[in-house]
Amino acid sequence: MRMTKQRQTILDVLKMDKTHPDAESLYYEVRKLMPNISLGTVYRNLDFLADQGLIKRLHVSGRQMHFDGDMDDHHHFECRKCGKIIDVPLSEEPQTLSLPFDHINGRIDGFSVSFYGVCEDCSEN
Amino acid sequence: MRMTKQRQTILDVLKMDKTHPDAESLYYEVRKLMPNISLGTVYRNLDFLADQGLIKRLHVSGRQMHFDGDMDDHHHFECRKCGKIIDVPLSEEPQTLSLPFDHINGRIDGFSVSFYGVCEDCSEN
DNA sequence: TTATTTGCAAAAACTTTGCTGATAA
DNA sequence: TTATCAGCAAAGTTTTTGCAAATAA
Repeated sequence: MRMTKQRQTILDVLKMDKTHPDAESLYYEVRKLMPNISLGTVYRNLDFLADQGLIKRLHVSGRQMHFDGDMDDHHHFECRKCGKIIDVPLSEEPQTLSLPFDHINGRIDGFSVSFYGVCEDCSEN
Repeated sequence: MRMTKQRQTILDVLKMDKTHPDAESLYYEVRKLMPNISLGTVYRNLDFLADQGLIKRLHVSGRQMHFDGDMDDHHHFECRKCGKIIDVPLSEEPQTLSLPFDHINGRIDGFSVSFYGVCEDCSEN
């Protein structure tokens, strides 16, 4: 794996960004540091970094794929009005979600929980 | 709300389909019953039916939006290899997922759990 | 040195939309 | 009767890709 300046910058910016951006939003952020980077490079590197397990793909409501640089185990809350994605840290208490795992014949290697609702900002309006 | 033949057929076919199809796959299924239906009509009706709460949108790994006609509360398992989506019924036991809900200032009106792994078919190969 | 990556632009993939004729209620 | 919907095709949006030049190791 070759760490180009572009790849490193994309990774750094995503890790500092807590908004779970899509490729285009991240592209605009990265361009502030590296004005000549192309959108294609951002797409290619997000794909590469996700395949390497350095970032996560997020499947949310809109058409676009979103990304998360925070690799700590956590979940998400998505606002139905503005689409904002907010981190939901795991509780200190043990996680106990009772589900009939045995009915899936295959191995489960991960899971994610998404909460939906209306965020504080949108509730006020 | 006007129940056209197209809308009814799309709804019926989706409710019988357990594969959680995207718009195009559903289009091919519906065309078997209604050869002149257009893809645009399928897109418009899936959108309409989801907005009416008669079907659910599913946000999964691929580029396309997927749909689920099963409105009973349940979760999903997604195969990392073939992308297949399998239903995970809720357990009979009480669901207890301990999370610090109070840190979200807004109202939560739903949540979904997605499991990831490799399905039985893909494990064998 | 050389396999990999980049920027650019074109293409592909997916979804939405404008318009006109059809139709459910 | 008439507001809503369908079919068609064109346009819009998001993502991928081919290629020649650049570059990390």
